[in-house]
Amino acid sequence: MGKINTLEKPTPEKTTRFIKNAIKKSKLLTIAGKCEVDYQGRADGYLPLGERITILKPDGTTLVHQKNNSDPINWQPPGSRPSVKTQNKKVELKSERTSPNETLTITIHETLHTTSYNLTDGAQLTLNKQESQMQKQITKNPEIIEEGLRIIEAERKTGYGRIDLFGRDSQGNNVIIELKRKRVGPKAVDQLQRYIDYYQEKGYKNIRGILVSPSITPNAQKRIEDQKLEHIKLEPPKTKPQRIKTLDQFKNQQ
Amino acid sequence: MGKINTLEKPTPEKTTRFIKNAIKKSKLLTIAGKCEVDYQGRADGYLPLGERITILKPDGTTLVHQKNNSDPINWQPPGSRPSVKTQNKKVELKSERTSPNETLTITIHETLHTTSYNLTDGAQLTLNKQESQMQKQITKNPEIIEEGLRIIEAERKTGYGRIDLFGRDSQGNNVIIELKRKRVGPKAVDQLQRYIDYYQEKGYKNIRGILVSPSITPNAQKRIEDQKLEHIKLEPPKTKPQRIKTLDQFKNQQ
DNA sequence: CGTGCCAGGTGCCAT
DNA sequence: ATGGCACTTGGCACG
Repeated sequence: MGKINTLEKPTPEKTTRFIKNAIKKSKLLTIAGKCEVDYQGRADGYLPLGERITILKPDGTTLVHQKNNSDPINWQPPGSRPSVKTQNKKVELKSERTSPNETLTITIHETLHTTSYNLTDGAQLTLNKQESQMQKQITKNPEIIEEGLRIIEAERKTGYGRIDLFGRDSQGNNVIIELKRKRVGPKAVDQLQRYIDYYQEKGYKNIRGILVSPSITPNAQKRIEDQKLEHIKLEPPKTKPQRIKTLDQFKNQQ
Repeated sequence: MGKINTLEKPTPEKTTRFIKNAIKKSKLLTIAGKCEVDYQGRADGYLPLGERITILKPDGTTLVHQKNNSDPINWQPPGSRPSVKTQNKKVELKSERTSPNETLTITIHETLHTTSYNLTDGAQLTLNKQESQMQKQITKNPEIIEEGLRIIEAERKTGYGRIDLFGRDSQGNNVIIELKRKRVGPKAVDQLQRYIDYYQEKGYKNIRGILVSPSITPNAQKRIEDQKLEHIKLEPPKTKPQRIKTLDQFKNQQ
């Protein structure tokens, strides 16, 4: 890991130089300071003066975090281009991108603390209990859903999106299956119905729609019944954690 | 602002003490270090060793950020309870919550840099181009949608969610309006249809459904026509930015 | 790039 | 707590 540099209560000029250098060297940067934030783009926003932590990542991601909440109060996504200058004794940190065109302007009135980091990390997250795992599980053991069911295709395309699983039951009916990893409401029913509509428009007959999820709200259950669809309760599976070594770790071992 | 404290390459014991103190004093904390992350809860996840920045907020929010991407690779939401201890010469930082029950465990093998902050910030973001602003705009000037339209109610309840705007046209038809701040696909059409279904189940006649958005995908347009609904193009309004002074700023002036 | 969907979505609000 | 939904959703996969 490269050296970590920190400035405490630097002047605006020093802050600007520090940020410029961090951007050039592709470092991850945190800036604690009193700032106001202006955003113009997909929406327009203004955040008055306050003390926050700004994070600038090497990929252009910019995050402004307040002392509470998971989500940043203002941000700019990866791919944004940062720039910084001193103006009226304030540090003006801009992060811009095109398509869509948007600009985040952080005006730092007072820098309290700023640090630049050089992080090495090639690891990837492995996750369980995902919808994709339900898909694999059912493809392998269709009898979980129903005896005699055959899965023909996963992710089958329609004009309105992809069907999670498409199959045929023991009676020869077409079966459209929509999977959800957690409790569902009416909009999951509509998603299923949309795929059925697509095939009915195409002239298909004998189509069954099955919504699969751990649970369902009462309103969604009513709508399932009204539209002659079916719901089956199923929890997402928990597979063994794969603690695969990543490229970075492999390199570290050389 | 309270004092900002920083430790560089502290021992596990020093790190643990530092974190404990920051939690007790309700400070915002950042920890740069080589760590692995385990998550058990709504899903199960494991992130192998790598260098990351962990942020611990006074409200219990915990964020693990890699050097790229907007989203944290692992996290815990506000309301989680953090705890920390030294074990096998490693720092084990846990963040737990109930309902749902979930635990995030960050095992720090090496602390590179850690800082605690005491931030003062009562400011709130004002945002333009929101759906709620389209709602107000149309309520005030219904002729934007159609001459002779009267808006009767906003957020009218149905069994399947709330209707953005409910009104009546010059012919006496009931009009259900669904607003979207950006380009819509088929699922917005279904959302509108769902509200119409609700009133049709109730026996209402003469119901029109109007989807209002800046633009629409071809598939959604087709579905609008198939279901005899209507689409009207409208951009979300940009109102004047309100740079209202917040309580914190008011206090600062005393 | 646009189209569509999953996500440990988060956050907000109403019952 | 549950329900339903907007969001600068972000992220991914595919045409």
